[in-house]
Amino acid sequence: MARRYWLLKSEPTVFSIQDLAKAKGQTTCWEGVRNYQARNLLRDELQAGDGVIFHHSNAKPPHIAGTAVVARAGYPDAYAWKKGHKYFDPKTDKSDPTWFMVDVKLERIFDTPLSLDFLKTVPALTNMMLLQRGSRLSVQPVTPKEWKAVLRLADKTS
DNA sequence: GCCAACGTTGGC
DNA sequence: GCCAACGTTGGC
Repeated sequence: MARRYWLLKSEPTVFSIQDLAKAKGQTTCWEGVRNYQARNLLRDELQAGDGVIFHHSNAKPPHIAGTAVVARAGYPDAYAWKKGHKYFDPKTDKSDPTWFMVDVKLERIFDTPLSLDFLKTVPALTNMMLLQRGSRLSVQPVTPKEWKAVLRLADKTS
């Protein structure tokens, strides 16, 4: 299957792309997704080798910070069973996991982050899910066209 | 800090 | 199964 592309959101105060750069093997598990739509993508769609756009949400300004690659496809999010943990979910059983995560590996930190305001001015990205009003999904599909456009912008502005 | 959007919960 | 209340996300 052709390589696919995704966008993952993270609040930089919680986990930033710089944190990813410092992580062991520049790889981390993407735990804590507790939304069914996003879960479905993590569980069923993201494959090792897929491209990831790393978005910093709740930043000033919010921006795309760089890219990563899916290092491991969906597997159960063990934090759901850690009692007292922020991501603990009493309703899910180990025999039938509700929540999934993937591993991502750093690919590139953009020299110049691409702010949302800037991205909104780019014609090729008009339909990008990230830029739609009320788009809260924390795991989003990205088209090859959008992926190329984002990389082109990153090269142009650096 | 505000609040629109939207997901989840729970009473009925 | 409806829907009001409530909680969360995340841009502004």
